[in-house]
Amino acid sequence: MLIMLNMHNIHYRQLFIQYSLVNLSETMSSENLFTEHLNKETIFLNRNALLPHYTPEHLLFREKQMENLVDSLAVILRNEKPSNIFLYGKTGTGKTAASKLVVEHLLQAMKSKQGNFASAYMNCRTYNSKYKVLSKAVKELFPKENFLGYSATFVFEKVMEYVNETKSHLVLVLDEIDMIKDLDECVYSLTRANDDLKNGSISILGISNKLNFKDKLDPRTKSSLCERELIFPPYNAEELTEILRQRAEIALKNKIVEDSALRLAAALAAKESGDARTAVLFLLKGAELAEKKGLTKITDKEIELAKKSVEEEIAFEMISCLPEQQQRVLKSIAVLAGEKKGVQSLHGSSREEAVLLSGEVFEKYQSMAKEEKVSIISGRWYREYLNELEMYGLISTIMSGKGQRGQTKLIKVLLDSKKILKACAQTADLTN
DNA sequence: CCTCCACAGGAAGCGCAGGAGT
DNA sequence: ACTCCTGCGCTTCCTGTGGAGG
Repeated sequence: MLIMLNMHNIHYRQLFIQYSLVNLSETMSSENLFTEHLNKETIFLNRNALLPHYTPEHLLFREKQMENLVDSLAVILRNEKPSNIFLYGKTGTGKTAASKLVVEHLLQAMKSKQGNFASAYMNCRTYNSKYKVLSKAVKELFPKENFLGYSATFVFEKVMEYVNETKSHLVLVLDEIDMIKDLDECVYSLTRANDDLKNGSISILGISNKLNFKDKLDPRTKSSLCERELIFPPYNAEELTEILRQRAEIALKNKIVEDSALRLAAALAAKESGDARTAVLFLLKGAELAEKKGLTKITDKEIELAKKSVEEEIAFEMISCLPEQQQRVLKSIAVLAGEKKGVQSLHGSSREEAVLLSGEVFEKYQSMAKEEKVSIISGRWYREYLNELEMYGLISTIMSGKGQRGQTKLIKVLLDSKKILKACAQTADLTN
């Protein structure tokens, strides 16, 4: 609440009286809570440029894809209907940024040409049905009116009416299009709509990071949705370095980040996924760490630390989303690993996390569940959970080799067992 | 070599919740 | 309001695997 308010326009004293029951007069007379931040020297020029939703004015290493997109949409300038386009690529490869940028440029071009062009961007994680997509579109077209609660047919007619009467070309940018439940139906009616339109057109720019999702579609949907396909490959380390350099120039004060640190952030991200978002996140976290410590340089060390904290955040997020029983399994692994580590360090051996046997973990899980008086999942399902935990990168498993009994899995925790326990405890607090 | 042990993971099926169709 | 369908989380049952031990 406090953050939302414009600090320049509000008298601090008033604000505190309004939001606090505590007598703050003493605090106020000595120092405002934000004083430190007001006078603080910052290393950022424009922190926004390092946030996930920032779209740079020039997208590096996507010239070919941009050109293709422009070519496909340029027919609108000649008052023709563009093909539907399907963009595919893993997360953080520039699909969304490229489409937003091209649409933005097209909007400007159409303005200068006095033509009518409309677009609606939506993430289908939220707008996950035909009705929701149409509602969003109609909201973009008639920002002042409210069509809440109208039937799907009515909303659809309204979109058609707008396109027809204003002779507009409407491009629907559907990000994460694979999330739409009735996609076949949705694509079919939007494509078919063009047959009934005398003027203007409706076309779809679909974005997805799952290539195989196309196989599940009706062949007709597939062919109309993928009239044109563009692939966004992951970035390599050099490309990511350049991207980071570009962002750093906008976001950070001159020369504050060391070149080796940039290259490290790029290399770490490239190794994992080739995801620009991750790389930029490493840089952002690194910068924040440096600022907190009052450093004048962002070095490799900050990037290393940033990576670690990002990973921990992700792990924490992941642990908190696990189903209750799976969390219990993970917890019992962590507990057991902790116990074993204690024994190992007594004998002066390695500080690494201990290797556990699948069977003993299951026993531990059972006894812990019994103590807490909660139901116990079967051994089969327990194994299924183990496999998932491995997939999430929380544990690693290998089949036992020599020295162990036959077919069994050897389990190793990949995170510090104490951190796992902490995360489990915190999510348990949240649910209670 | 055979059998047992301790587990892996596939197949089938069950109960339930929630959505779609009528 | 009601069925019907489907997907999910899970259990039960079963076959396969490979070292240990007789």
